[in-house]
Amino acid sequence: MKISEVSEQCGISADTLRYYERIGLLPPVHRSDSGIRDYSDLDVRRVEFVKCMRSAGLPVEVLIRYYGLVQQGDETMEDRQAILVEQRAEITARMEELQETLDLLDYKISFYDHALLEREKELIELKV
Amino acid sequence: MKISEVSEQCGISADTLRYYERIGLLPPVHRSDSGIRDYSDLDVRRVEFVKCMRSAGLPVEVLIRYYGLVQQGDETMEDRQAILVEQRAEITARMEELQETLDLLDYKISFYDHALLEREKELIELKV
DNA sequence: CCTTGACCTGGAGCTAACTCCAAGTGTTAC
DNA sequence: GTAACACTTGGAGTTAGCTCCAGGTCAAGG
Repeated sequence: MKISEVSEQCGISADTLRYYERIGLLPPVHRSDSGIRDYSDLDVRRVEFVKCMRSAGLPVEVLIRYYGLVQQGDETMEDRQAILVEQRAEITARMEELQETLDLLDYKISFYDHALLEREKELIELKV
Repeated sequence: MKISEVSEQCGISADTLRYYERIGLLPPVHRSDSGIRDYSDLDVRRVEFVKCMRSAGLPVEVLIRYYGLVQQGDETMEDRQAILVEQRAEITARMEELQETLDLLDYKISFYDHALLEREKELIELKV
């Protein structure tokens, strides 16, 4: 699978895919004789996982660390799980933060609903 | 209220408070004769609102636009509400994204639970 | 009076994560 | 064969949002 296809399928720019490889977030992808990248299914699945994690804001650096451990074999499973558990906690904390902001926004929005209604009433009275 | 007190109370660095004022996210704060900032209660409430919105990732630029409208008076209430409604939507979208990642993480974590259990079993069998 | 410490300013520097570019090579369609 | 296009590289540039710094002023305590 060529880089443009992976890019298309995963919704990640080719530049970003190459960038990920450069910094070690993706492994060195297999190349054709002329040096063109040929992504395996496994590569693509990894890209998709990375995409999901990045969409939630997991730092690139954490993902690199995670895949570093994967590479080291089964003895690192506990460490890997610990990373995921920690990141899970980050996400739930983040969601709580978002929920607080959501609540405040809802409060403000309803305030505007009310104020706008009052304004309308006034306008109607002026007409009558 | 001095900048250090506001900083302490709101959990925002003095540098950031000055930065917010510079870019117009906070209004020019009243100063003492010698030029030292003296935040009013209203200022502090605004800082707290900004802090909450920023914690959910609302762009500074949007907040500046919002307060620009506030300044223009009551005729801008609908526009202001529209901004809040739009940002609310951004937040719920963001939460859904986080939820998806959370689900995937939970799946992965449970996979590790399983794999680690298997490993333990093997180790016990080796001993017996 | 002198020192200490909080405050001020404008501007530079930093971080993460891309994103873009120029210049070169290879491939494909006609 | 040649035009158009995809791919390559290393490196520079971009963005948001701070964060830090040097150099200066000012107020209060001893």
